[in-house]
Amino acid sequence: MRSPAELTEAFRAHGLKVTPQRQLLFRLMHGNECHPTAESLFQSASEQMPGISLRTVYQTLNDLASMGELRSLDLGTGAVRFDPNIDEHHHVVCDRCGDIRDVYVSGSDALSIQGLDGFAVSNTSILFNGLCPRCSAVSE
Amino acid sequence: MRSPAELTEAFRAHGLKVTPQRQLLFRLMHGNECHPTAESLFQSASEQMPGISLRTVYQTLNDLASMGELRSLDLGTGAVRFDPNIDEHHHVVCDRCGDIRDVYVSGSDALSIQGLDGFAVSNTSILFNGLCPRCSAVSE
DNA sequence: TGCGAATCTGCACTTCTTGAAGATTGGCAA
DNA sequence: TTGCCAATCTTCAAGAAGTGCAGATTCGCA
Repeated sequence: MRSPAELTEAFRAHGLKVTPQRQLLFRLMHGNECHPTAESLFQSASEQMPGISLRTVYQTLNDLASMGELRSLDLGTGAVRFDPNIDEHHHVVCDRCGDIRDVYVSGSDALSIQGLDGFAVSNTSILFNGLCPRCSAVSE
Repeated sequence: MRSPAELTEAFRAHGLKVTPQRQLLFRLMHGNECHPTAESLFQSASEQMPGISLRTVYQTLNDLASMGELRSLDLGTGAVRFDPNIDEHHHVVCDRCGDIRDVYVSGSDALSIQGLDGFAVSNTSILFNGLCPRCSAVSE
């Protein structure tokens, strides 16, 4: 995702308005590595801007996602998560504490795949589930 | 997933009761390659057994899943899907018509993965998205 | 055949997300 | 700088998926 300043320009260039709510969300998402949900961003945003609406958070995040500035992820954790990292990457989820981290996978071209007959695949996502270092230490 | 007859035995052996509702669901799921949702199974089940409850469908499927007889899949299609195929496999989803097929991937041991530092991965799922042969033909 | 525990049904309720309507406001033109 | 209008924001209701609960029913063993 681009910087708040760049997004401001980009929004104006597209005829979209730059509101304080949007700017706040630009800032909250930029460089954010927590894979937040709309709800958790709403919490953070509310601290800095009491009265901001959850609806606005959803709306802005969806707008950013459809502009390709961030990715929305369904990692099976109940709520959609938003990721400003739009590089080709995947995710690992801790099944105990819910922690999520970015994972980079290479060599996937060498995979041998059966059953894709005729499907035109446009996207591949790999999801790892398990226990994070902290949780796997505790569970021993 | 085992056959209805085998499941009947297995349920009794575990002290679980074998009801007509459960037997119907055993039959509907056995060999089912459609990756149905609870709702769609409920539709099918209702035809053969009017009055069966959606709650029972959810319950039975969840029971089967926790017994390891089938897998429940979150493929990002809105509702959880149930798959009697418990072999190691993955899925491809048509983004237009929603069709889902099983995909077998080999060679994934050769993947080079970065960022998994310390995570104890217990499950890996690969999801392919794209267009099925029929839909990609139409869209041309 | 009878009993008790397991199961089924029906319904309310939670969570996540979106739709709609009216109030507000950003940003361009004058 | 002022004003206007479309874009945006807030609020509220509603939809979809799934689960908890309570009372009625029924399976399966004795």
